Formats: sequence, C-alpha cells, structure tokens
Amino acid sequence: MFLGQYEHSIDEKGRLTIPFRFRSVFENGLYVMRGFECNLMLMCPNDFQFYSEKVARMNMANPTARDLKRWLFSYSEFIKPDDAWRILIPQTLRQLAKLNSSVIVAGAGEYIEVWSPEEWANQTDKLNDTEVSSQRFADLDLSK
Amino acid sequence: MFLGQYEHSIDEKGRLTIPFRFRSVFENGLYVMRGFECNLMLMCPNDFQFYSEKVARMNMANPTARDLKRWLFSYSEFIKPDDAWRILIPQTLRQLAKLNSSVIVAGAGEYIEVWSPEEWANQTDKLNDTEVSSQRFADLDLSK
DNA sequence: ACTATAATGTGGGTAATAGTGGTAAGAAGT
DNA sequence: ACTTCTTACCACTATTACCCACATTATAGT
Repeated sequence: MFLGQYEHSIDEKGRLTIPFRFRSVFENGLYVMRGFECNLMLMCPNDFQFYSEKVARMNMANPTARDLKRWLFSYSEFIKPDDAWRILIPQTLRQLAKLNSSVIVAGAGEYIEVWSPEEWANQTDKLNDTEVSSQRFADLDLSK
Repeated sequence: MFLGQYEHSIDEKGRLTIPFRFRSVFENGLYVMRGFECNLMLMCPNDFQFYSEKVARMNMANPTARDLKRWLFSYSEFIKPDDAWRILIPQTLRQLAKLNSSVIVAGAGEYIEVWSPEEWANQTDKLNDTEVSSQRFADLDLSK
C-alpha cells in the first residue's frame, strides 16, 4: 500500500528517484502510465497486467475500444530502475504531465501518482475546499 | 504487449526503423495492414493469422463481410525487417496513411499503429477532450 | 550536544547501442 | 539489356544505460 507524498527532483536526463518507501514492490520493474488528470501513475507489474489484459482483448473493430487501447497503451511504458532506484520517464509522458525539474510523488494506495508541483497544488486546493469535498464523497461507499 | 510511442523517420526509400522495444516479437517477420482510421497497423504473424482466418471464414454472401475482406487482404503485406530492423512500407500503404518523412509509431497492446504526425495529433486531441474520454472510460470497469 | 556512521537522494562521465543516412549489390519488371 | 525497385552492408550521430562519486539527511553512540 503506497502512502505519503514526497517532493523529488527530475534531473536534466529525465531521471526520477523512486522514494525509498515505495521501492519494495518494484524489484522486477514497474509500469509508468498516463494518469486520468494531468499526472502520471506508477504501477507494479501484476496490477498493470490485470488492467491492460482487459483492454487488450477488446474488439478491434469497435472504434471506442481502439481509442481506449491508444489511450492506455501508447502512453504506458515498462521501466526498470537503475541501481540508484531512478527511472527514466519517457519524454512524451513528461510533456503530458508538464513535469520539469521538480515533482510530487504521492502514494495512492495501489499505485503511485507523479505530479508537477503546480498541478498538485491545483488538485490539493480542490480537495482542501472543505465545503465541496464533504459533499463530493457522499456517493462513495465507505461503509463496512 | 506493445507499449509507448515513438517518433521515427521514414527515409526517401520508404524505410521505417522498428523501435527497439517492439522488436522481440518480430524475428520471423511481421504483417503490415491497413488501420481502421487513417493509419497502418503492424502485427506479429500469429495474431495476423488468427484474425485473417476469422475474416476469411466470414460469409461471402454478406456485403459488409466482403468489404472487410477487401479491406484486410488487399491492403496487407508480409515483411521481413533488414539487419538494421527497418521495413520497407509499400507505396500504396504509405499514401493511404499519408506518411511522409516522419511518423508516430505507437503501441496499442496486441498490435502497433503507424500514423502521420498530423493524423496522430488529430486523434490525440480527440482523446484529450476530457468530456469524451470520461464517457469512454465509464464503460470500462477499472475496479478490482 | 557533538561526532561518527549509515542511508538516501542527486549529479555527471563514459561506453554501449539505437536510430539514421548513404552506397553498393541484387532482383524484378519492361 | 536497361531501368527501377528492393535488399544487404557500412558509417555516423544521438540517446541511453551503467558506473562512480558526492551531498544531504537520518540514526546512533559517546
């Protein structure tokens, strides 16, 4: 379970160090994928395969399925960290998430999110607006 | 599983280098076929044979099936990459997909897509339209 | 509280290799 | 036989992966 948030740097070569607390699950590499907002997601192989196989098998003749495949697969990549636990994030993904020299790496339970500080601030501003938030989650089942 | 996207060049002879990450499956050659949008698809022999047999078996008396057969078979070609992992894309297919000096090679799971940068931009613009996308993902159950 | 030691994050250099362009040899069609 | 198209080979450039070293923070012991 990925918890907490860290501010790390991306060097000129596009390398990002995986925070120490997040490493244990990634010995065999990890998947970077496009997030649903202006961000990236890091996922361990098992989980990514679970989701991607679902999409891969969809009917090629269906336009929506084709779009979905493009959305998921053309913006994902398998990465093996180097010996210092850094990953090289592909340029397209860096651009997509507007990542520069500094990023927020945030645990999100089953996966990790990577944000630019600016986009992360936008996001947290929204979350911290208590009036809105208290209502928003009402539909989600948090019962036992 | 084909992942990620790459911008590669097509030289004056129509040769396209297969991106490194996509090569492993293609030792025995690959099939180029017409895509469903303004693009091309690359597929490994096993998968192409699976789909082509399915189409070949379709009912000849059905006009749509006949169209699909023409679509698939008359615009497909078997290709063996040269020692630098380049393939020569047939002229008809190059024209069909409006490919010039530069192309986007994008993983789409089970197959690879080849686009002109312009058409690819159109496509991704559509996908980045959040309203459209969120609707599309609604159909996809991403819960565990 | 201060120092020593370990652990974590960052920066940079070098060798390997992926991508591209071009030339020459071979095949196919006219 | 000649032209055109295709394949095989060689050479250059840019990127990437690997390695080493340093900086900074955390931990522990005196």
